[in-house]
Amino acid sequence: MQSYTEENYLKTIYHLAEKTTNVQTNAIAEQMQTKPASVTDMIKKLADKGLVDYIKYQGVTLTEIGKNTAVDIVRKHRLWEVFLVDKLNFKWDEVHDVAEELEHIRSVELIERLDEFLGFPKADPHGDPIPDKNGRFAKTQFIKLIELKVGDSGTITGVSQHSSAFLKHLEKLGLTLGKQIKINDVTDFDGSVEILLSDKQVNISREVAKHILISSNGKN
Amino acid sequence: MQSYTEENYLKTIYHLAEKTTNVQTNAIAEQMQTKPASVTDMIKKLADKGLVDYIKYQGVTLTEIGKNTAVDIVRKHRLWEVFLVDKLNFKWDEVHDVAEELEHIRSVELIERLDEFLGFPKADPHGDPIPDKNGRFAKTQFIKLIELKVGDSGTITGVSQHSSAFLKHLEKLGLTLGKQIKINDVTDFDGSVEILLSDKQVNISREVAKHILISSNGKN
DNA sequence: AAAAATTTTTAGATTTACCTAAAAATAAAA
DNA sequence: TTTTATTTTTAGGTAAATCTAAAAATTTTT
Repeated sequence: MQSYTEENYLKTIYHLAEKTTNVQTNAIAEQMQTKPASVTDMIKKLADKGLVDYIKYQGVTLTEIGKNTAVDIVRKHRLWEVFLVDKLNFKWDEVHDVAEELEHIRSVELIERLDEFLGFPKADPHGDPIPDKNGRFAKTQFIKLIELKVGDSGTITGVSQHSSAFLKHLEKLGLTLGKQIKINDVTDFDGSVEILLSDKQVNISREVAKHILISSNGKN
Repeated sequence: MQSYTEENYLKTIYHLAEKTTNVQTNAIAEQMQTKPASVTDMIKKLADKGLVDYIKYQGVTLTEIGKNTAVDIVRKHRLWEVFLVDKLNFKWDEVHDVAEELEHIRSVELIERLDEFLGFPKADPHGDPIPDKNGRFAKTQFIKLIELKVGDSGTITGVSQHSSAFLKHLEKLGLTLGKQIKINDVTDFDGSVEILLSDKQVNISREVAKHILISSNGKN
């Protein structure tokens, strides 16, 4: 069994490995709000426990067991987020910190029953896929909104940024999950994007457009 | 803010103080599955933080702040137990350990919304009263079943023992919360009690009878 | 009230997850 | 290919929560 801290390291390594091939000590330290020296210590410990493969100065990768553990924590995190939003009426920008605590509750039974209670949801309130109890989940086929061309349309199905500030901003613009959008124009000057959102015209910055994920309906 | 460990000490002291006037180091140690020396260390720390009053060799009492903190943890524990039983279909003998973890999740918002989601329950699945968000709860007027006389009747409204073995035993006998009972006879030989439970005759040992709490309908 | 038993505390260690500062390895630039 | 910069690791230390063994205080028994 792992400590909360160990679980958090595994989760962080898992998420970093989704973006970069080799996960670096400094990246982990930054993510975990700690110092590189502490990361090295912990990585050694995780390696001793067979949860990561580690070669000095070469970064880490999760072992099969380490990856399963990480996926299980991700599953719990996302299920709890669904619970908070669907059952307790939290907003999508309010759930992260609480789920960060709830994800460490150790009870297989609890999570299976929660999953059932929630109706076996496939995605969390931010559109991130929820692994099933065997750790399997569909590799989602998202496109960043920024990559769409003028005239393309699609449905908002996720975000790649979970900060409260960002999510509140989207909410205010009406850009929530499930909404249909169409690209009207891309401004040369600043790269901002003109979107058609159910008759309304909405302008979003390039920075915002980068973090909205679309399941495309193809070209117009 | 307190660590999980500190919270557990406060909760333990609170529960012990319900039974004995002055809470002793050894009693805390036994309850917490730790050694008296460790308890002394922790008590000093809690005293420094103003959560308990402590005089060497004289035991501890909770301060106002300490008590409020303890009651808040009890509230969270009991609300989570209701959630587990009412919403996730756990049995009353399966919820204690999970609630023991959930009670430490730190989010005022979460607990208030959970309370509302559950319909502001007044008691947990074992009949223990749930403090409201201001820490207030009705002092329940229970009588131990063992104290009833032949001919007395009442309703099972609580238990004073939460072990899975005990609760499973009650379940098997049909002695669950809300059930009406009447005392038919008390056996001279072993002090066991004959109960009338909706037409059926049930015999329970003295030991079991001690831990069943009744809200009495008075004499017959 | 002295002796014996019990309870509680102190002293000194251990483990976990951190830290800082300095050294070593690797990568990038001149 | 040296030099410089960056990244990572090592070495040595700290705070929290625990432990064992021994000393001190309190309570009970004789």
